[in-house]
Amino acid sequence: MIDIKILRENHELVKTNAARRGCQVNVDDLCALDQQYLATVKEVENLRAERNRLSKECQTNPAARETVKQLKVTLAELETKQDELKKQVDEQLTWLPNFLSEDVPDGKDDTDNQEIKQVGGRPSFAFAARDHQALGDRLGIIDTARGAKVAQSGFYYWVGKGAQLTQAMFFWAQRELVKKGFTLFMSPCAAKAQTLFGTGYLPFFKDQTYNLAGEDLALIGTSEQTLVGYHAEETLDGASLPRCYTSFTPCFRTEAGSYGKESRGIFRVHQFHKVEQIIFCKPDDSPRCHEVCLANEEYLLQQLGIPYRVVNVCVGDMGAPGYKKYDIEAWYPGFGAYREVTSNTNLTDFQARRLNIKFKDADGGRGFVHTISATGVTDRVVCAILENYQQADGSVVVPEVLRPLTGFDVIAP
RNA sequence: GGAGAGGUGGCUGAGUGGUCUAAGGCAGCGGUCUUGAAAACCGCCGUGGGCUUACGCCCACCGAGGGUUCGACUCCCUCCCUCUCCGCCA
Repeated sequence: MIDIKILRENHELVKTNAARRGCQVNVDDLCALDQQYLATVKEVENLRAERNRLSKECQTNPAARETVKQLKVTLAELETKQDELKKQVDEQLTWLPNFLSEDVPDGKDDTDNQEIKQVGGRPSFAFAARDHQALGDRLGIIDTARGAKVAQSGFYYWVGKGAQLTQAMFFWAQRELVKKGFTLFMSPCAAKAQTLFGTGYLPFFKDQTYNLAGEDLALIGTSEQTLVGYHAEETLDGASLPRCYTSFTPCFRTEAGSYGKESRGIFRVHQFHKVEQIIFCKPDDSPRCHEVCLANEEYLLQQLGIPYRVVNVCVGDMGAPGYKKYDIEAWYPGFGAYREVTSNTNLTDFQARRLNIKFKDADGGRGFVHTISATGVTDRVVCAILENYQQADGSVVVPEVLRPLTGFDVIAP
């Protein structure tokens, strides 16, 4: 949610931004509607003031009661009108995208993202590299067939040493983030509509949500929803910022409409797992915190020995709540391509406004916090490990940092 | 799932249908006193919105939403949440 005051004071700015982000809301109409709303608010409040004044008078002058009764009829009509206008304004306001950082590149989709850097040497194999699906099949550590049998296509099992490797990586990543000052959470894996709305997943990604029948609950698409929602309706002590939170949860997405895209292997699935980074910070600190999260993502991949590149995500590839976003794409020798493994978004005050998360300083300074939402690692990183650490016979070497946790150095057929 | 109790400001805790944004206490902030500190005393001490050059004025908010009333923290209804006891249970 953007600040409606900006709409009132500088609606050209809002209009230009909405157009650039392909937003359908008619900003001019919205402004006119808002002006109408404000005018009604004034009328209503004046009438209320009159009503309150007369009500007090009733104690000494019972005749005023009749006047108030009549006044209340008019007031009720206006209040209905005000509510109706407010609803209409809010409905459109919720669809307005966040503002953009100046350095966000133009573009339609991920092919227009701007490469910032490449890090790590790509492995060269004296044999034809397999992709993670082929490796997983051969090693018996990824079972998509039984995932489909038990749940549905798009669900899968990590099996045996694959599961051990995966859990080792997730545990290790959480531990590294805790070392870097993050507080570890175990979070609910369901959240109510208000929480999804507040984090910007509703209404923008309604199609992606698994709703629980008969409940105001949905399976989380990411623990960003529950970690950011954690502080909804709260005012945080400014001195306690930035607050860095992490958690490990499954993430559920319907992936409606994305069949066929990146469908080989377990790249695009209905349930994956993620170690998340969330930061709540003061407004002027969010660009720095955004970089901190990127540095953490890079650190994790470097420690794991995965080559990657960082891209500055273009307008068309960024969700409406985002102000600036970095993706990291890992190198997948089996696919012969860089593919997205992490994403890191500065949401500025977009979520904080919707969830009403503020900060207050000792000197009285106050405002909405900024939030950063970034990946730590996901199952896709394990896929990258499989592809980058494969050997001629289809076995996979375990990255050194994970060996103390797996208890083995290699996964062999 | 069954039975009961309760939701008031940062915390605690009062509140007869009107003078209640709401006593008192604690914490916090400022001051007096003091070499300094403590204590004591004095004052300040909610959020959001609208209007105003400004002093300031107005509106809303006592879990949420309705209702009764000229007027609701107070009465009525619905819902949510918390706590206690019982049952079941990873």
